[in-house]
Amino acid sequence: MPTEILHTPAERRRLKVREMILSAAERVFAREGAEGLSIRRLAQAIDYSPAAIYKYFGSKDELVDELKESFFELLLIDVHEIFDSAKPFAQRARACVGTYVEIAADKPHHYSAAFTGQAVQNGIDVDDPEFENSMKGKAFMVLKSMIEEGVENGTFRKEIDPTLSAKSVWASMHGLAMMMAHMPTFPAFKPNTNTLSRAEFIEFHADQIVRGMEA
Amino acid sequence: MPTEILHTPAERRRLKVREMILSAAERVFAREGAEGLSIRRLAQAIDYSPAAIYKYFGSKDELVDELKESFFELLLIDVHEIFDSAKPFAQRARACVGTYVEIAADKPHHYSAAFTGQAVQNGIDVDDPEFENSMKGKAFMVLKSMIEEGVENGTFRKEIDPTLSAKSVWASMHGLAMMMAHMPTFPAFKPNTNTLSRAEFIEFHADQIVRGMEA
DNA sequence: TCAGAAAGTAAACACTGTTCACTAATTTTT
DNA sequence: AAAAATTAGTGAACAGTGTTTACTTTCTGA
Repeated sequence: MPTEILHTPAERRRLKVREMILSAAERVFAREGAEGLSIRRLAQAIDYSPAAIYKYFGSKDELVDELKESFFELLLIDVHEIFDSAKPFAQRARACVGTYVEIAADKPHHYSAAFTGQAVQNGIDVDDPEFENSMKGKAFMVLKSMIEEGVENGTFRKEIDPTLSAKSVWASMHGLAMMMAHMPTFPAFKPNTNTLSRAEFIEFHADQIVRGMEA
Repeated sequence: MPTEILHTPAERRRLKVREMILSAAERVFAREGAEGLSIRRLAQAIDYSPAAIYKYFGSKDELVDELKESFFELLLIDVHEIFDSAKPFAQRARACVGTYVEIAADKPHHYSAAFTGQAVQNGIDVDDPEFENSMKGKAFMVLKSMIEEGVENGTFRKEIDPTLSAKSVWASMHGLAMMMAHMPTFPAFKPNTNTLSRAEFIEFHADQIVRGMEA
């Protein structure tokens, strides 16, 4: 899907300003999350008036939604890459889970917002034909395909329902991702406690999840 | 630990007002979460001025923290009850996980806030001697004890480290709890889709988690 | 009774997202 | 090229937020 061609200079300029807003917002959001990102601060950073931003985005929520979506898109690309790699299945499955959690832990505000925001709470619009192709829809399909493969090649128990298991596995991944996003010391509870590193713990967790499906 | 006796009428009155504030806050918070709970609205509901609330709570965050703590306390009591019941181990383990998630799904705002709030993000105060006795500390100990029991009675693999596994299991429970808290249709993605009920899915998820540790 | 403490408040401060009337710049049409 | 129409951008305001300060009223212990 190539970027659409913009004929007129006006359209190009408009998009440039839009991108400027988004990238300034991205910087603040990554550090301080949605609460820290204020329209006035953002406007000041890009040397525009606060009202100007509303010519490009309907609301702050809409702006933030776009940040979340592009984050999730990148996350999905990385996971998909591992999924499509030539490594042995058991390794690939664990790596997918690990990568998902690592990316989430790396941008805690993005990840957390993607699952906590207004749009999520209000449920998904049934009439939106884009749903099946949404980022989360796609992420889910990757997971499901992986489990199907595991069931077919006999790694996973044959009675497993891939759709059902995919949701359960996702929930488990999501849990660790959220814990790491919100607790800077996890998997330790207090700072300066000798425990596994984050990477080691993610590996352990991934292993635990995959074991739950193995024959 | 019995409720402390309050000798003077002044102290009793003060506590009464405090409780009034808390219970009014609880009602709003349960429905609309921390965002929906405003000091002015709260003050109006209990027929006091906004400033009055600051004679009882240092800040809105402190007030909300108290709501979260008492919620988590109740959650812990329920889980502990099942843990101490006389049912067979395999059943008990699954029921603990199930109860945890169900209570979380029942009060989504409480649960979510308990793991998303400011206090969590800033890490836990190492110098706070209460940490080990905090609600989360206790919840963790219950989980750990259960896994220890499972390892000892041979239900779980003998090489399992209870401390480590408890964290992993907690993450998995947490993930489902968060998904249900934030997505009204989960485990379905769209409304009106034929899938397992919430209760059925929780059971399935719990089973998946426990399987990951079984011998 | 009366001093001191505690309870309660009105008004302000410094923020927030958002809208509206308005000007200035830039296309589009004649 | 000039006029009309559209778009970009803005200052000021609105309605809301958490919180503080100075002040008054009420209560209470000596």
